[in-house]
Amino acid sequence: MLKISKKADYALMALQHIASVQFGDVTPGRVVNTKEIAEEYNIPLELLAKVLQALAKNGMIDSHNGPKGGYLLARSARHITIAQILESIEGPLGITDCSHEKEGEICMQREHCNIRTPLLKVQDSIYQLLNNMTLQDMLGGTPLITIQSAATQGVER
Amino acid sequence: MLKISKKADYALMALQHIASVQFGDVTPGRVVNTKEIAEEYNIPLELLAKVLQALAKNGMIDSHNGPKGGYLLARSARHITIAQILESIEGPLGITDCSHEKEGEICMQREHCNIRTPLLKVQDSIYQLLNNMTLQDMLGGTPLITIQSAATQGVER
DNA sequence: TACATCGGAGATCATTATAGTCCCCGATTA
DNA sequence: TAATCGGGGACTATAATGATCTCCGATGTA
Repeated sequence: MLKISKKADYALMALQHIASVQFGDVTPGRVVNTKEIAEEYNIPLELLAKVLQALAKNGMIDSHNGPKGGYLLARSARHITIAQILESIEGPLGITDCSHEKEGEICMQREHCNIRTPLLKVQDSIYQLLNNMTLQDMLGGTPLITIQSAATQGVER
Repeated sequence: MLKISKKADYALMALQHIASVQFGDVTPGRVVNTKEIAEEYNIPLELLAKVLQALAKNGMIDSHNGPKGGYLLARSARHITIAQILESIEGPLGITDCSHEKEGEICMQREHCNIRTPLLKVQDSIYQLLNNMTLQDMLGGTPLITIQSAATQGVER
């Protein structure tokens, strides 16, 4: 349950790769193209292309056309949160259907629904968790500590 | 993203209803049948039946056959966690495909996967969140406080 | 003991979401 | 000016979900 899509997985892998290249010691600032990532991680090229396009549209990365083109992080890895990445691919977080009801949509259970409020609180907590962990946290060697502090911060807000 | 299924929604509504009847002031201890819940919350009867059967199989509720039959909580509402309920319906929590890899299943990205470890930490945090909130917490009037403490506890473990 | 009422369970179907593919375009740069 | 890149639309296959139908066995009660 609560599984994220393959596309979201690919997005995280790709961003992690781009970040590690861009801020690594070997070739800092190098532009990374789709093919390189697809081959490195065994991701279908054209599917990854869609994912990266979505990330670019949502301002996570900047794209560069033409030969030697590719992608760069749009901002520092510490200012890109996991929540932002996932939402770029899968849309807004919503553990229930009624999280984002549009005009005209009516929940059949709404009249006597007894779980809406508590579920929205759970959703908030999960969001804080994801929004307080950044791409930077996925790069380093102490992910556990980082996540723990993130979770705590999320709750204390 | 991270949406739970309608079935899981129904399960939460049904258990909340059963708990409130069983421990309420009006008819404490009364057995609740499927039809009653389905009509109260506009849930398709036969789908709800499946959900309740699954909950019974997983030890969340006890079933009673025959006329005047129905369901009762198998234990107190404070010992039934949201995680247990959701897992009864949707299976184990796993935000990534590789969370529960069985023999013979191989992740194509495993060899160079750079996100597995941090994602499993995120998953743990979410699990703690869900496992520290109980059905009891969904009944009362202070769900926010309960969830917050749950999140904090989950992290501190 | 007959019967209406309940849950248990399997098969089936429609709809939607996901994963992946194919093709063509425009931008860029060597 | 040609090869290399991203942008984007259409498309297909497969799986998951939501829902329905049918039949069975258990059980309380008239």
